[in-house]
Amino acid sequence: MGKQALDIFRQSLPILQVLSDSNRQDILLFLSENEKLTVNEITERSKLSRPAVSHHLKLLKNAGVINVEQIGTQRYYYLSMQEAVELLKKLLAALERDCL
Amino acid sequence: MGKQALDIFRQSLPILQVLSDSNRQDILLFLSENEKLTVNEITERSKLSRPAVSHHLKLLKNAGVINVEQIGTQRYYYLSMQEAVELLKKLLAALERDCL
DNA sequence: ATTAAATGTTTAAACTTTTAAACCAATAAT
DNA sequence: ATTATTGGTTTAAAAGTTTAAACATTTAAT
Repeated sequence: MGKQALDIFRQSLPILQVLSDSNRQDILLFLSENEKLTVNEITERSKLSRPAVSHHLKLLKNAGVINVEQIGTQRYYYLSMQEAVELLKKLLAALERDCL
Repeated sequence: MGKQALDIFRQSLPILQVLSDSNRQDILLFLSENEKLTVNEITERSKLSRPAVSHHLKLLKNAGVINVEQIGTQRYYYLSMQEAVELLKKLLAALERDCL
């Protein structure tokens, strides 16, 4: 592993962090099955309270794996995982190169 | 994302968790550069105390990304990331299929 | 303007993780 | 056998995370 690989590791940190929680994994699952969902729609499907869901959505948004679109009073959340997938691809390539 | 993808997500949890910490990333870096290292050798390179390093090594070992070989009083830690890389590959494939 | 609906924010409590200090166990060398 | 070296374990404190309750904000409809 070189400095280059370490950089990729560090860049991936926020995504790895955000993915390593089953509640957040569930939310991503819901969004992958539904295109766009509001906080309340996600809460219905989840075991968490609305504020907890809202909190996890914030984390997911900060990590760049979801995005929001406001329509009236409702906020529709949807996946935006292009960057995350790119990063994970790079990470995987680095791991295969240096760690096997 | 289907149930199948969720399973992969869940299986990856321990690896994602263990990778989403910069101290542990550092340890993996040291091991990728050095083949085999003792706790003390890792501690020299790290900013952590020896018990802290020992603790993180235990987590890494439980997640299956490293292994130990004892030679006399010394324990040599080394990478064993084949499984982790396989899992991450599957995860990535699921993400590309269902989340883009 | 008031009210209702949807959602975000703040705060406090519970829980988990991380760390270091002190201690213990095993091996090897004298 | 005694001692030194290596490394694991336990414990307690500190820091961080997660959750829910109460409160605040924003938009839409009457």
